[in-house]
Amino acid sequence: MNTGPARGMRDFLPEDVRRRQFVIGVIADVYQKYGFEPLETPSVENLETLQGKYGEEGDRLIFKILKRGEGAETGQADLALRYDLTVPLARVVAEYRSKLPKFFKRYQVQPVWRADRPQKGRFREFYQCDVDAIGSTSMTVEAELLSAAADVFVALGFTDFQIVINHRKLLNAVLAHAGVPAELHGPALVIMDKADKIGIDGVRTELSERGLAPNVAETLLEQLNGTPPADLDAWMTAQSAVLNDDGKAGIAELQQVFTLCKSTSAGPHLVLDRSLARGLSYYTGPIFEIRVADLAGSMGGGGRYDRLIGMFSGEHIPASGISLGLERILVVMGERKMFPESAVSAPAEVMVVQWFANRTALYLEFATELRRAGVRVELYPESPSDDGKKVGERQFKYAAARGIPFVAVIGGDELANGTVAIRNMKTGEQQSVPRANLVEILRHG
RNA sequence: GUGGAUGUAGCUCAGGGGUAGAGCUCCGGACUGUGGCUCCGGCUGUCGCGGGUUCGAAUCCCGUCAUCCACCCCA
Repeated sequence: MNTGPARGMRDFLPEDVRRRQFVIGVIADVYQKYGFEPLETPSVENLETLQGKYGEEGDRLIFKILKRGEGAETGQADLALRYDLTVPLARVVAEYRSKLPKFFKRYQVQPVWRADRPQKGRFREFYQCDVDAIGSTSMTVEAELLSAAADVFVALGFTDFQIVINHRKLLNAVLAHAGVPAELHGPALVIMDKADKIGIDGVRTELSERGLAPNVAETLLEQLNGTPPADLDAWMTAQSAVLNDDGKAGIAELQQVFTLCKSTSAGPHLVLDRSLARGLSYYTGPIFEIRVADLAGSMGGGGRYDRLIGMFSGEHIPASGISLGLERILVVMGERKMFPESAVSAPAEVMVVQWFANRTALYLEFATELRRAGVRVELYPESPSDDGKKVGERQFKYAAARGIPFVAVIGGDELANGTVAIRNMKTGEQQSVPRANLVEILRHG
């Protein structure tokens, strides 16, 4: 029997869970500081809720659930595991609109599932940490979302991350201006997006394979590639003059985001990337991605989706959001050894040794006394008579292996004069103290 | 869906036709109020699974499964 978890799924042992909870805690704290409220939705959605929202590739990766009963025979599916947290949010907004505030700001940290092939930092079950703001077309929303994301990474100890931004309307305008036929917009963007991986020549080759005329391809390359201009604002204004109305609108919004972000923690990290496209089909405005040099994929991404909620309710409600990839943050933090001591804390502050056989009640009472005083206490679960082994050695060894910093012993001497022997497992120092003073000494040394 | 690498002890890995090894872990002892250091002794394997070649396969061949990595796409 294979005892490993299913492909792309993982078990989280106590040390893993502590790290995950540490990062999730930081994220939730930051989001709450911005007034975002928590939301949870079911793991399973009706299949029709998810289908047709993510684009062709996304639809293919949805984990479907077979119909119960007779349906199982036919292989038909009517339910599916959620693919992201954005579409379920759109469904919730469409359903509960009248109960939700005019501007609904929510954060959500839950697992999502994708029938993808696992890879570094990529799993079939993984947590996303989403923040979204519903109900406003103002770029204030984007500035706050990016600022909150930047606060998260700073709080976790990152200094070298980039927040890359682009705009769907600008992209469409640039494609139109270069002479790319509408039906090739999608493929052309995908190819442009790979520039950092396959190089300029690779992009040139792939564009011509797709049937783009060489001069169109060259125009595109000039437009979308190369380092951002030194005077970004002047460049954007100049571009705006050349492009269609969509392009003008996109550039105006990007300029606003850059201006607004100057007064937030996102400012120093914000970079324009003219080739950033993003795969999900529901984006309509600014799009963003958070990157760090040592990871091929992104640590987070998002964008504005003003027409997604309308797919459920018929009424278009503007919305924008960003999703952080918990697993990828953990992968990078693990490689860089960025977890503070507090994130990998020991299971208990003190372990109580069972010195005498058949005196478990005494030790349990002692442990209870400490716990009532707020100390995290582990009681060694076996008394010496249980296995006939040497009393001290294995208990101390166990405490050391578990990384418990203090061991408390009540042996013959201690029992006689009402004291406790307390040993610091790190330094090896040991002292006998009155039992009543133990908590005080643990707290203040 | 495509390509590559790797599957041998609980863990990390060596061995590439003649019946299985090291280090660490674990257990016991040196050391019967106390871990870490040192020394001595000991346990552990369908060599991923199925088939083929061979007198003989962990080793060579075919298939298969799993894991990791890359592509696609994405968090």
